[in-house]
Amino acid sequence: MSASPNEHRALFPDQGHDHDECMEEAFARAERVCSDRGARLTDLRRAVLEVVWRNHNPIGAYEILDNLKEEGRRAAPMTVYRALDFLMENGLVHRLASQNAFLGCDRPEHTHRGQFLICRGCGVVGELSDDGIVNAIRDSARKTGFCVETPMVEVTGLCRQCAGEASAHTDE
Amino acid sequence: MSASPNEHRALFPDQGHDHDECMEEAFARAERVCSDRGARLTDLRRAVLEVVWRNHNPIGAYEILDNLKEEGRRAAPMTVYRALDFLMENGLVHRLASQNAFLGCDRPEHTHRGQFLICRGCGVVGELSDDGIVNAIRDSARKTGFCVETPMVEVTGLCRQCAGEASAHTDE
DNA sequence: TTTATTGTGATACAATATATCATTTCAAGT
DNA sequence: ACTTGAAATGATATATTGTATCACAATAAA
Repeated sequence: MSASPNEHRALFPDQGHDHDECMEEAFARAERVCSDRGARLTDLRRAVLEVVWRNHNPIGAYEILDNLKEEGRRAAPMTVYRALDFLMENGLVHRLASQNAFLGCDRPEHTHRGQFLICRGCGVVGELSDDGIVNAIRDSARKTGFCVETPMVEVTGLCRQCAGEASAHTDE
Repeated sequence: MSASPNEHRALFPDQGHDHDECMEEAFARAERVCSDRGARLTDLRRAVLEVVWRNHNPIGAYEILDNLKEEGRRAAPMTVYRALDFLMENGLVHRLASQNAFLGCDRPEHTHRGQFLICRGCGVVGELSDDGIVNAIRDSARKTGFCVETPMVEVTGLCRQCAGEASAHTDE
């Protein structure tokens, strides 16, 4: 047995990873979650989810729309937004407010927002689910009497690979 | 001497506070910061800043535009966005990505993003500047090799007053 | 099979933000 | 004061993102 399924989820997706496996797992989770909840993962919704999951970069609604059209589907913006709403309600997709864009989610089981690491080099986004961060926010907010409900954390910076390339340039 | 000037900044702005004082201080800071930097706080920019600072609720660019028009100014969206760009560059205003809206900033001196507490009851926003939160984010990100540059934290929930009213209802 | 619910197609529109070029204002130097 | 170059503003057009709404189709339940 290699790394546990939970372990790799804590890691930022690296360029060399087997993305076909990512997608397969994503769809397996999606099917399971929806059937558990009696939610209907229709053709259209599956198609949108597939587009979103093609990589680990967030994608805009209108870009998704273009992809659907290229596949020969007739579609209007509403079509996409409705599908995305469904996918978000079921935890299969997140929306990044800082980018007005959408991203597949690793763990649709428990519907809680993660914390997003957005690489400004390659555009890839990793998702954390760190109680330490959430607790730090809750504690700090509490001091002002504020009761936290949904903490949104979207961090830009450089992933390991992009940071490595950057420093490699400055080093030589 | 009552509470230090720095102390109240850590508190969520309460409904009863003297907002005239808030605005006066905000403008004093703005003038000082700009003159220190040789940045020109023009009429227009002052007008936009004034609109933004009328309360502690974030305000949209087009709402600002309407306010300017009501004051008899000729203005187009660009006008507002340019003024906002200037104000943001100089740390006088923040943009809340989760709301597409803008908010006056307490401490323009050091240009770093704070953490925002957005009350879904009254719409008021408080700004934290908590290293604990930032460190928690940095530490957690570092484990994936990610190097944090700009951590964006926007939290929705209920401020003390709104939470109090809510529980008062359920209590009686 | 009928009926109620849910999902989709299609059109129009609202809200937010940017590109670009022309004109004005301002400050610095002469 | 005059010139000049840079910065700021005016003005128009357009891009991008997101909703409202009505008609119709598919599905599930009765």
